[in-house]
Amino acid sequence: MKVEDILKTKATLSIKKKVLINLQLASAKTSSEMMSSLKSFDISAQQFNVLRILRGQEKKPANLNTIQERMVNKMSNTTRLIDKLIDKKLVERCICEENRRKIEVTITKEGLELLKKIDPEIKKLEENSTKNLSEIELKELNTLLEKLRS
Amino acid sequence: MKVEDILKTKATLSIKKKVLINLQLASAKTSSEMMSSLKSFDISAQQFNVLRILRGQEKKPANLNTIQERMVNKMSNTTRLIDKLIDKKLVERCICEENRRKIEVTITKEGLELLKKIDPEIKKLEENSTKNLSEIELKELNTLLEKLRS
DNA sequence: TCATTACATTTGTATATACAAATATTGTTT
DNA sequence: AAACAATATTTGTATATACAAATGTAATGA
Repeated sequence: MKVEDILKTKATLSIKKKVLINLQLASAKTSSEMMSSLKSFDISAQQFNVLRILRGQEKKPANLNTIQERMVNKMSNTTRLIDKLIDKKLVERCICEENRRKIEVTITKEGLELLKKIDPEIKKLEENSTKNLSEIELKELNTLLEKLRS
Repeated sequence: MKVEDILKTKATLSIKKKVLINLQLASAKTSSEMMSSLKSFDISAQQFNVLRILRGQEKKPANLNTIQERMVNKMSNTTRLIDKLIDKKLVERCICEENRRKIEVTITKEGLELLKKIDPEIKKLEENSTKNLSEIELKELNTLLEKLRS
């Protein structure tokens, strides 16, 4: 469906405007698919994102700053996000002894187990979200998106 | 900057995953540019979106359902969004006499004047957000994004 | 050492969003 | 007409997000 039909506008939109709107629409679609898929695991997309970052650390703890930097959708309040994950016993927090300003966050065994359960679902989701595009188209799209945000 | 460098991951990501992440990154970048530009007009992106929809109606009122359908980022609570715009005297609300369940929303003179002030800023923003892509690349990107969400 | 600055996180506040339940109005069926 | 379903909006609740101010800790210079 074309942007004009969604917005029900008679005006012809510039290609720049169309790209920016389509970007929002595509992003909203894929992220809401992600959200509804994660919902059955009782976890938000942001929380899932943090867990994956921590898994990538391989036992090494990460402090809040690092987590925030690496998040795809930088949210402005990592403290409260981590609080939620602690409530769910998916991560642990302790004060860094070398620099008591810093907080060290590590993923728990339960956190790793949850990720293991989620992984195949996410894989399915990724396949499904991109099913209309060929390998070549995906590469082309990736290049253009990188160019757009550079 | 490549996705891998942002996420600081050693693992090689599949092209599907990369596309989906880049989509989020690009969308977050452009929408946050939009937000910060609108901020000086004391209006949110969603509120701006509603005002544009109402302008497109050309005096004809729109009801809440219609507005919600046409919004780029469907938000789940149009009532409260309209409330904010009423507080700012940018739109007016009245009950539809033919069907008293419906609410008719129209943009005020102040609303139209604000849009007129914002328009050139948005134009500049659109130019800037897409400056790294040629006309051909924009068309290609638009096609791929439409395909992705179809 | 004391003041200043920088750094890292937390807290407060306002708004945004998702979702479910409640309310009000209209249309339909018996 | 009364009961019921359908439609349109509102309200409540929980969480998410943006941003500024506050707090606590460490490093630096006078």
